[in-house]
Amino acid sequence: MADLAGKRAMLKAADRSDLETRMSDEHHQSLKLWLRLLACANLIEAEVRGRLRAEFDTTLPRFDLLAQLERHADGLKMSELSQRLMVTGGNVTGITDQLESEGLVVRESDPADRRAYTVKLTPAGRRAFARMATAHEEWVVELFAGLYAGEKEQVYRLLAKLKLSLEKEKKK
Amino acid sequence: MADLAGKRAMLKAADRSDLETRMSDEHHQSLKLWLRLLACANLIEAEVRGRLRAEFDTTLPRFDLLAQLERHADGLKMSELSQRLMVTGGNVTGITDQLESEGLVVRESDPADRRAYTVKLTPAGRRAFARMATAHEEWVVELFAGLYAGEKEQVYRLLAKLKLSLEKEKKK
DNA sequence: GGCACATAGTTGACGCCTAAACTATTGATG
DNA sequence: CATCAATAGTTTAGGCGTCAACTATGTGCC
Repeated sequence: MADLAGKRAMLKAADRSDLETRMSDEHHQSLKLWLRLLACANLIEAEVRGRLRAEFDTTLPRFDLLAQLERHADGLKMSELSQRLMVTGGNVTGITDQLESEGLVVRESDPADRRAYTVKLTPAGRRAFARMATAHEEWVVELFAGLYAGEKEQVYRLLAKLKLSLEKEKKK
Repeated sequence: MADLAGKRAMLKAADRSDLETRMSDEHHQSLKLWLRLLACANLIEAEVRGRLRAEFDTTLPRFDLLAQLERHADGLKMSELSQRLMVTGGNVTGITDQLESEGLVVRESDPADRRAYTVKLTPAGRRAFARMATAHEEWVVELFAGLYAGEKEQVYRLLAKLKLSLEKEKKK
């Protein structure tokens, strides 16, 4: 993988060994897979965004933040939200500000660490999320209805492997 | 799928038939798959963005636009770019403005339709893209190296099916 | 010709997201 | 205990992306 320019030169020399043919195909294959993965993710995301907007006048990031809090009833630190949502801290600050001003979440200051807050759902936040979550779940099921359960399982398993290797790669 | 509230009520009645259990599992399965798909796409995208920025001081949308033009040597209309990149026209306008001011692309007015432009790579744009494309391809191969070729093929095939069904769903 | 409607592209307002700089607090180490 | 690095969170500047409103041009129909 390191010496692609060299490999290209050799290909031009019209002396394609099996190894090189395989490399080139694999390049093409990975690229195609990447584009398709991205396309699928974008199509689904666009659909979910649109419906959240149309039916609940809210956005995906807001929904995701509420979902995290619903899953952790004792609240989450800003930094934990940042990790779980895979976005930067500054971003969490902004979204939390909005949700707080809408009365859906509260920042509770942590007695043990005066730098930190614990963000929690308010009762209104819990109600609002419950309504949305039901609809959201149906949408997702509907969007994946084109695959059989076995196929979904297969993709899920393979993406698990991919995700692990990506996270390992990142650590390096 | 349409009567989830009703199904929930039945579940509460502690009378879970096989059908309902399967439904609930499938809900869970689709949601999990969606979250994982999104996570993988985001991890890869973040990695590619970071490297494009670090090594070429550019961004993914700019790169994607150049890639489309490279693939269509006779140029593309703004509207075609918008479709192929799966973003809105307004967005394409902004990115094209930047690339044009950097001298990497040009807008040529279409003699047959005075509303339309054809966007083309300049020689400088072609050179800049060529350098980046080689590196980009290597990165993607590297990022997908955690899967065997057969596994990549499998995911690719299943995502093709998913993509088709998503596009059909959207048309409705 | 003239009117209505569609299409190509741009603009403006706004939200998401990042990186980098900043403040405040904590904790570890001499 | 004093200092210095690490951590929690916020702010700022800027790019990406959307939608909706807008301009200008093309098209079809009478």
